[in-house]
Amino acid sequence: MELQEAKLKYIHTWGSLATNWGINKTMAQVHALLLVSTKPLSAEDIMETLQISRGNVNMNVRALIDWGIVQKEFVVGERKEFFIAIKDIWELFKQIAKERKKREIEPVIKVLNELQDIKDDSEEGQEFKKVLADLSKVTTTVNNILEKSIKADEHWLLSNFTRMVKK
Amino acid sequence: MELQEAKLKYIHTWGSLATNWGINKTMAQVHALLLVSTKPLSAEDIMETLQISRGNVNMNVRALIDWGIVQKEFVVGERKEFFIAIKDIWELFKQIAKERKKREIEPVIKVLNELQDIKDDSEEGQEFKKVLADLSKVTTTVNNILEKSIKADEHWLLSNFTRMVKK
DNA sequence: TTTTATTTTCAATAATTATTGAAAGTTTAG
DNA sequence: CTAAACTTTCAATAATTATTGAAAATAAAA
Repeated sequence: MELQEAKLKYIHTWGSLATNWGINKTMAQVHALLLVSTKPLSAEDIMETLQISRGNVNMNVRALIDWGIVQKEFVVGERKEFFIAIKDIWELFKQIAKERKKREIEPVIKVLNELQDIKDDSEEGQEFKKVLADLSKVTTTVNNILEKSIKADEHWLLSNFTRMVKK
Repeated sequence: MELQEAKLKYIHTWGSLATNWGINKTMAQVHALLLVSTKPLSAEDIMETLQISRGNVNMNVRALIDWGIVQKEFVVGERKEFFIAIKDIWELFKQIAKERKKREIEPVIKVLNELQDIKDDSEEGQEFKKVLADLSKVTTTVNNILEKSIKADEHWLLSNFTRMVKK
């Protein structure tokens, strides 16, 4: 396979996969493009390669910066902004874990806690509380694992997981 | 808080949280409803409680059955079908992990493998291959962890993770 | 300062995804 | 078998989400 062909295939496949798990297709493509680019890209570069509008580029680049996985880069002699993606995949993984924890897990824990204080000792009430408590337990465990992963360095975590997985 | 009020709050909050991470709101609500119900529910019951159409109930219940987290239940003296959700939250977690692994992780691994065989030894080619290899490594690790979780029993996994997290 | 380059915003529109509801299909009872 | 009870399908429609593009805002250059 040709290099450029492979890169484009990667970018487009990434986009369609993303839609399967609730991530905006274009956002995923912009990220993939920056990830495999050897140099910082301007809004124009992205518009051209992905055939999308300026507004769309702006929106999605901002979102990626919000996620902490893309940064602005200053290029000497150029007035406009350029962007680069974090290239360290371990950092990328941790950053995504951090954001998903914040956006997906923590709100769940918050709601479960709010619901805990029901004054109902009927059998039905007991059962409901049991479900909530069990949900809390699993969610908190997942949250702790993510928390630990975010703080760990690659070697520690990989060897830890690898050991666990091999047992 | 009243029990019924708490249940409804749980059902509706679950639905809105779900939309934040790419899951159909109604599907999440149907699941939440079945999860906190003390008895099997019919399509009518679900239609009434969630105020949605028969077709919608059918679609979403089928999807939940596909995910392996809801089952049909036969009720004596009744002709129509009833449904129950898996109440064991650990089983629920494993089932979701299993499906997400299949739907989200495995396709990524497949694509990354397909892209590996690029015949390009330029610096740019090397860099691209490095990115792909790193993505593969992290994805495979996540996949292995999910695989192990799915096969493990609750006690083994929780204590393992807890130990890891405490270190 | 004014002009020019560039980024941001956001109303209008397009594209996608979810929902309805009635017709077709299926199963069970009589 | 036929009728009644129930489930499934799917075209039409509604709701949601993404995208455009041009105007407004901002920043740098002249």
